[in-house]
Amino acid sequence: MEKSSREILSENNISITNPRIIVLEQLLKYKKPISVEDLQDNLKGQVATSTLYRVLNDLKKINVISEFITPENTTMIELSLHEDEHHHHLFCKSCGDVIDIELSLGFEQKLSSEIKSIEKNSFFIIEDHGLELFGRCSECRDSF
Amino acid sequence: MEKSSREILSENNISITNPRIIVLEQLLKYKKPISVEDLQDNLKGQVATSTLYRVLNDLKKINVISEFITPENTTMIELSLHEDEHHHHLFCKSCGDVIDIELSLGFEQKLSSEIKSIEKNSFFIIEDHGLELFGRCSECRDSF
DNA sequence: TAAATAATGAGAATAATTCTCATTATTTAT
DNA sequence: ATAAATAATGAGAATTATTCTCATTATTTA
Repeated sequence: MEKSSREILSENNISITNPRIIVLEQLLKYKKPISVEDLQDNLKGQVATSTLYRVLNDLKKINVISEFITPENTTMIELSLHEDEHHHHLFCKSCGDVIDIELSLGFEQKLSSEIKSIEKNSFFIIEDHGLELFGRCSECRDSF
Repeated sequence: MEKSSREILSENNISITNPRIIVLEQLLKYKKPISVEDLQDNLKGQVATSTLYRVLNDLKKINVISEFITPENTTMIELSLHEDEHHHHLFCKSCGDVIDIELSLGFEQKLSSEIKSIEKNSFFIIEDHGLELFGRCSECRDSF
């Protein structure tokens, strides 16, 4: 069962305000990564631009959303409610669509050991990773 | 032996100008990814800002450089002279340093087959990929 | 070497994001 | 339930990175 946006806010001890609820509801409804621009359009008249950015920063701070940037330099927002939801992104070069993907368990394990050997050679401590895939979605692959 | 910046420009049939040579020399000297900001600082007084951006776009068009964005949203530039130089990036979360890394041949092969299975499930055609690693460099790991 | 073409520099324009500050909403303590 | 204290909002100004404009200068072509 989905958490309500009010619950999400109160669990994180930040005050429950209209703009925060509206933004969260929109993200809960959308269910996939969305650009700030599209968010803004969808919420036009409901949340001021400065407030939208502030709310996004607030939600980032409490790890309720995460942000990433597409190859076309568009800032994307997505919910990250479930801590265990490790995933990656697949980008369509034509239409800019982004979808979440998961790697097989076996492959993630192989990746972990590859990373361990990179740690040794680079003298970095590696804490996180992300695989980005670039291609064309089913819509765009034909018209190409 | 390294190609000279003049050679690079003439091979690509674009005119040989001072700003283009200066930017290329700087990148050839620097040898690792550099932020546009640092480039700008290093070339202060030699290349106008608007020209710098134009030159970078020109060099991107002929595939002599490539561009990517760090988690902190900094635009980075790097030479990509050797077509075969497939590599990935390792970011330091503390100081923002970026280094190039290569994956073992065996692992790149495993990655390719993982990608094939993702292609099937997602109905995307996948043309390219990049692995991003995030951590702390040898300098920063201690002071943490 | 002259004419044609292309690139440059300076600063204006644009876009995305952050900041300021007076007003309004939310929370806390009674 | 209410008043006082705290925090968030909205509007627009400020900031930053990047692109655009256009008159001048350099490069290439013939």
